[in-house]
Amino acid sequence: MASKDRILRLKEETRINILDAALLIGKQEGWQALSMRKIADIIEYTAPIIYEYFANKEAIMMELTKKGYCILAKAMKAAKEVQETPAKQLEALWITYWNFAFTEKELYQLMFGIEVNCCVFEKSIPEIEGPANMLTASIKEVMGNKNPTEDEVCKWYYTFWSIVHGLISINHVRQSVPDGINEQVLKDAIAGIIQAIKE
Amino acid sequence: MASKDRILRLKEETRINILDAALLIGKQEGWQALSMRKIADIIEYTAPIIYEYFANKEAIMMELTKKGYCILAKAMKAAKEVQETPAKQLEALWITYWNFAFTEKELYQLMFGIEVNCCVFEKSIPEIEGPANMLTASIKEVMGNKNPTEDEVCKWYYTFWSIVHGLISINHVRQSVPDGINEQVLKDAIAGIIQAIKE
DNA sequence: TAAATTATTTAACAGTGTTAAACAAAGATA
DNA sequence: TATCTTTGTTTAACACTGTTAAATAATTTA
Repeated sequence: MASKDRILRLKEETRINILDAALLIGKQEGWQALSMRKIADIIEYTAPIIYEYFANKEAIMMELTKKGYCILAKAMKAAKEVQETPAKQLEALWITYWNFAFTEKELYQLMFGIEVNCCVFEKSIPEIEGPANMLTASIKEVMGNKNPTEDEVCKWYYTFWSIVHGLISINHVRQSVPDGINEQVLKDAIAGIIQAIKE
Repeated sequence: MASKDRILRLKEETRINILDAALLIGKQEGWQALSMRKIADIIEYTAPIIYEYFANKEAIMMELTKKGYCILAKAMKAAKEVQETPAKQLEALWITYWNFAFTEKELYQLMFGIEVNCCVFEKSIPEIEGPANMLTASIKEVMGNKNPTEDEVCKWYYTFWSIVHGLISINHVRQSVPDGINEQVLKDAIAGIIQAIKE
């Protein structure tokens, strides 16, 4: 009875160990260096064991992608809560998004296919929608009394997303962005777009 | 004497064949599917021959990256020339950049590391600077009489680049951007930034 | 203790980038 | 023309990769 539980707990543990090992390799050597045998080495098993827990390598990366979306969503939620006005909240959300992209660089790369073949989102994993929903909701709030159409909100969402994600990508693939430019572009752009939204 | 030339011409031809084959595979199966043996198959040689022309697989991709920058620079130059005002020119440059990202999707992915491990730019290949220089020059022209600092021009360059590249990346890794949104975001953003630059 | 089940590993397949050695074809020299 | 040298090309190999089937070890059940 209880031993069943113990075994289940152990299985869950190795599942987590696999994910941790994969993330460790991604961080230390980059995603292109991730291999099933390297994961096996770290968790002190042989490679085929991993297939008891994940269908294939892709599934492991997919799971980490999901994890990334959860961490990001949590951080964004926390950041929004400490802000008073809708405009401040929207700004805080994007700043949090930005920070996540650098503190969790490897997860971000996995999530958005920077230098990595990011998983095909066949059935579009639900975790994606967390951050996206928070952002569109916050944009709607800022537009408040203006009764915006779905299309308008969508437009501003992609405008925000494009510039923030774009600047992040550029930083990730080249480290040559001049000092101070990042902050200037980011702050000015966010402020500028919020300004444009309001009027 | 003349046979030397003929042989040199043949060598140059296979060099081009290798690059063409690589690009073909990239287009048909994606860059992750590119392999030396597949290239060899297409050019009807065996794999080791390729190493007579390129140091390694990375070097082939690097060469295609350079090619991409040249094509882009040429297209941008042509687009600029047919426009009258500096503002129209700047807009045309970014529209051309945008179009290139879709007509030459695979080259663009190679150049900017979308879903691909793009080559490390150790000594920062000179071809990169073509498009970048044209864009900053055009921004300066638009700012014309305002005598902008280097930092200001740089800021606007990255603002433009971020949003255009960001929107492109999002489109490349997800095909889920709603209909019409792309055009709206792109046109409005470019117009908005040019407006902000001028005032 | 013996049988059945589960956990784990070994071996293998087909593929990868890359290199060294073997071989074949062409050119130069005598 | 016959030999030697150079060049072009292929074969074989190494150390990897993801993944699967078969063999083995460990554990649980009867």
